[in-house]
Amino acid sequence: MAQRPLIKPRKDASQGRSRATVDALVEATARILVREGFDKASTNHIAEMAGVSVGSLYQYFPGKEALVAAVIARHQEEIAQTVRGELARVFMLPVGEGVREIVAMAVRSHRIDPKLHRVLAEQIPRVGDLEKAETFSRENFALFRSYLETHRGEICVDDLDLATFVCVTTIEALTHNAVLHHPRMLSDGTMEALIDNATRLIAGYLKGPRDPAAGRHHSAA
Amino acid sequence: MAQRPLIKPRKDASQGRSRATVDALVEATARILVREGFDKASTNHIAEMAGVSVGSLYQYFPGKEALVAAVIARHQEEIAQTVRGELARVFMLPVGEGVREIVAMAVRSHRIDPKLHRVLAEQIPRVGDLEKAETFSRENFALFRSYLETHRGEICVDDLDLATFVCVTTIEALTHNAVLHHPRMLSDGTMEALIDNATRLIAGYLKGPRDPAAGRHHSAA
DNA sequence: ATAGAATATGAGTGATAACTCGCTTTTCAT
DNA sequence: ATGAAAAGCGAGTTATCACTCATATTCTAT
Repeated sequence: MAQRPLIKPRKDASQGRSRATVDALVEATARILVREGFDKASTNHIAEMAGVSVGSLYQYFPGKEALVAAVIARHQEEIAQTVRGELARVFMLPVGEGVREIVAMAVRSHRIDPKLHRVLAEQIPRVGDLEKAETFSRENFALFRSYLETHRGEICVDDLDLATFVCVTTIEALTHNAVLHHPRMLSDGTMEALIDNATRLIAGYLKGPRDPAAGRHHSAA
Repeated sequence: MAQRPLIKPRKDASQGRSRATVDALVEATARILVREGFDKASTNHIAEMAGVSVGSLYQYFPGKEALVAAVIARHQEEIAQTVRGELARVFMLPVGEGVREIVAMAVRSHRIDPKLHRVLAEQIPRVGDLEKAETFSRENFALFRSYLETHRGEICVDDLDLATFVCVTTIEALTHNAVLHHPRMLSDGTMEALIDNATRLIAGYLKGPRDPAAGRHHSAA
């Protein structure tokens, strides 16, 4: 027996039933965030919506933040899965087409659950545990960087890290804002136009200056 | 005379003394946001830090949200002032140099009060009144659009609105992320490199495709 | 000087929400 | 079957916070 802590370790548990409880809590949190907003997401309310008692909630989550973190993790994992499926294929494509596929992938990612994505982006204060939950994870950064490494011959940039930062930041911002703040873009072929433009933006940048001495600045050598 | 409401209209007031009270409250809110974070910014705490009673706070602000909104407005006005000063000059510049100046301006804007900017971006839930407080206001959108209109001859895009969206979103995201999440970029000449890259990104996009049968030539340097 | 309007005060009120703990019910190995 | 561990329960505790109001102080016009 050793020492059994009277208070439960407030952590994992997998006896079938408990697994369901945890899922119900995370799902309830997501539903409340989407339908009622962050400030209505009290632990009592979450437990009620999950059909579970507050006590049970605290068996598995140390607090509200942990619930929200779980929702974020679940959403990011959902996105990561669709990305992973296409990775190998896209990696083989040359910059021109590859960038287009990556942009299209980003758009698709943002369409998985736009309402939730929006709440997570706009209403959740990045405080405490959530501070680390970055807008677009380091994983995408690393992934894109290795894509650029693979195609180094085709591109024309000296600082790979900087180029990665520029591309990832830009693609994320464009797709995020388009999907979440300009819903009219979603319909029509406007979305296609956006993808075209974003692709030209990024691919043109990666392929380097079109005209020698175009936008250069005086620098030392 | 007529009907004087017993309860103050909970609004403006300018008798010198009250003006100072309002300023102290807004200033206190900003200080607390920066130094202690959003969740420490209770009305009681704000009033205390301003050296004012809670009652006075509620004479001028209907609630906490209004205080935060005032801080946002003050910060945006501060940025707008530096921008307005350079507007006329930048408008005259051709796309290549103009874009560079605009990017540099965006960087400068973000350096005005990075700590506050960061808190406003990351910790303030966009709920209620704050919903309208957009990341980067419509004003910048309109301003940039008219810059593009002025230089329509130099650029090569069919949809001006879309191009404006792409440029404004990209510039904002790049400068925002660089200044707030990659502080190492601030030092060195890394910042210069970022500005170079962002300029090439945007200007290249605006000037249109380079390789296929479109042979435009423009030189400036 | 003085009245009344403007401004300031801060203890108090009510609501809400995070979190606990003694207890019951379910599961499962034996 | 049975006992102990796991899971679940939810009223109750504690704390914080937004906001009010009866009262006090300061200003301004006459």
